[in-house]
Amino acid sequence: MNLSELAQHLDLAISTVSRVLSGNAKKYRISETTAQRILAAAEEHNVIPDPLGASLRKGSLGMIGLLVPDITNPFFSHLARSIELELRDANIAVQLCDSSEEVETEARLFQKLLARRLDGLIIAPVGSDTRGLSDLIENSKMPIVVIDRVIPGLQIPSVSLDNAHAGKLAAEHLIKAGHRKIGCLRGSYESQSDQERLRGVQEAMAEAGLKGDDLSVAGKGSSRTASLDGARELLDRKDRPTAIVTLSGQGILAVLERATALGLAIPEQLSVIAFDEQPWSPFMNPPLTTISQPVAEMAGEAVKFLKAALAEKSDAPLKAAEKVLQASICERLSVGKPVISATK
Amino acid sequence: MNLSELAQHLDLAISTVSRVLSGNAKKYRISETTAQRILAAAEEHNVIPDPLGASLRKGSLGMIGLLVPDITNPFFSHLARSIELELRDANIAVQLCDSSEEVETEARLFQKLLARRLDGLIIAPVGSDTRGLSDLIENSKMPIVVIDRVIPGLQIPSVSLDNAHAGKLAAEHLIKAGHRKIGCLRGSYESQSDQERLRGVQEAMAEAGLKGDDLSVAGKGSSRTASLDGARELLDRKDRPTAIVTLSGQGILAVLERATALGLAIPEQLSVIAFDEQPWSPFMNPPLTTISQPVAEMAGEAVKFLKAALAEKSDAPLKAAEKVLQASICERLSVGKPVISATK
DNA sequence: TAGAACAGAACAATCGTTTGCGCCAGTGGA
DNA sequence: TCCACTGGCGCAAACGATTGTTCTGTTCTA
Repeated sequence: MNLSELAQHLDLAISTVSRVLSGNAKKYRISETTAQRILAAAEEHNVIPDPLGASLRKGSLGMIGLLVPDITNPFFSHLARSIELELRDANIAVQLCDSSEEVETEARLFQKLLARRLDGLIIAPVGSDTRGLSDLIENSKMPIVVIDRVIPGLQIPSVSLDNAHAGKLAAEHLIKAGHRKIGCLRGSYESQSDQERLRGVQEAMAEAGLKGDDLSVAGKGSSRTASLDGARELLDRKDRPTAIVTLSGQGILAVLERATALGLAIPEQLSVIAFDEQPWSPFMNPPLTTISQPVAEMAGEAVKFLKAALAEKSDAPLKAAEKVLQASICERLSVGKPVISATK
Repeated sequence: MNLSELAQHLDLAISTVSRVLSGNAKKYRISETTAQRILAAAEEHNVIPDPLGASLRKGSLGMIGLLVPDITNPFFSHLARSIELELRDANIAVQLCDSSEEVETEARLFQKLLARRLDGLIIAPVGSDTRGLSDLIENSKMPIVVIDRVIPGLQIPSVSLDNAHAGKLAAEHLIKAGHRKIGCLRGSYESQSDQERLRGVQEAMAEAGLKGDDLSVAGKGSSRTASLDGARELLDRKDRPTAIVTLSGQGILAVLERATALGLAIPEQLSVIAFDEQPWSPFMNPPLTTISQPVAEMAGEAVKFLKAALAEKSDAPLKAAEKVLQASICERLSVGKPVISATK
């Protein structure tokens, strides 16, 4: 049953019913008796104003899109939960899209989200090759918040991690433990955060007086097999690094798998640090030293930005705003002193 | 720019533009030239029909709701990803809702989803106390598929795991290894799947001739602290079980944490089996023996049911349909022979 | 050459709300 | 008595599409 039927049934105008049901009764000076009558009837017949009509009229859907590379990645699922929770109170729904870490899929989904004319969008971009995405974003008049990445040259709000600092944190910890040869396992080749983290590692090594060829980097994808290939590349050789940093996702699992296969003891023969901290990190074999991101805080900032953007006049130009958060290190048992060159 | 503006600009009727842009040009015998002209202009001015108008007219939103207890739980995030992926091809969007494993929140969200007049709903209910939910579902005329649970007495499609069988699988494995005293850590007290799994464990024990007091059960919640309390209840006593089955979620982490604190070696002094299989299960300390659910398959079946329900006439009664899938066991190193009663 | 048949496009109703404005009836003041 | 004011509500125009029906020309047939 819809408003007009209810109105007819009560012998009132639709407008009156609408005003009462949308909670604007007194604003429009509907008498208390009439209001109660409508409320009671609505309750009885289970009448809820169809948001579709309202959306059409108001030009706002009450829904935003959330585009993530992989909802299966705990970082993003935590993000999604926090975001949905926060927006719920503002009566804003969240449409979920998963780009499977594929740049083209991401672009396609972005278009779909645009076509749906959502009120806004929170996107955690897949890759660093943000040209395509950058164009799409610029040509869209939709409030957008970028999370987990900064897109250079784009005037939009973003909340991200200081990835270089995070990488540095990991490397400094290893260097302090005595490591000189460090390996890094990238996730997707295109991931900008991985690149930044890598840069942080390089900086730390440079500051410690280590040369470029003390660093080896591998990994061309975030799938299990790609990660395993990368792990193999790092570990299956004579001059293998004494410590590995896995820069994202579940790369750590590949490193552990390969190390197990090679019979390498951790941390005696190989030290590892993993991005990101997970509930099970303390229970891995060995308990993992990890770099931890403030996920909930990131979600909160993103929502704050988004709400601000939604409050703006829709034809106002996108505002730039940048929030950069810091990672921290969780020290456990997966880092030890390097072996005295057992391979020499 | 919308269809009517474009129509005006081209000096054509809105209807013609609409027919072309919705791909029904030839069905309505629009001439090739006109069609091309419209297509070109639409491209140039970036005109996409607003789905809102279309939805209003067609009475369908092209979107379903997905209501899960905890998107952070890998089981549900995998589910979400599979579902979103499959529905994407049918041009159906997914709205995500997370009930935080709270029955009241779940009910509230359910109402919200109903109010949004989505095309359908896939719900993985939180608890076994499905009375409230059951009423809500019955009174709604929305196509609904229940996943991960069967709601008794309700004529709607559901896809679930044979939880009793899964529990039996775990218990039989332990019994075969020689265990006589088994403990189970529940997640939420209300979780129906946990109860079923528990029933399976009991059955297996009964069949092996074990008595009721050989089984101890604990756990009143899925939060970390609740799980820890449960783990403590099971492990901090003289006659503690020689083996533990964690019936859901991340209970296994609590057991590991408590076992570590007590200095219990696994599997020498304590055997464990965990629901569910995870990517990191092989890399835990020790590698975990787990019960694995066919997540992707469950998602596929749910989507199949949902699509069927969407295709039905909307005023047709909900059809019952039930798909029950089987779990399997992944044997690793967390199960061993029981200690010869070190506590005797 | 009239009539049918058909291609091509316009008309207008419809989906369900929201909201600016106008109408009517009391009430109080002058 | 007349006017101004206000409380209470209805009217009707949006919002943006879809689609059954109708209208106008052609072209083909008899």
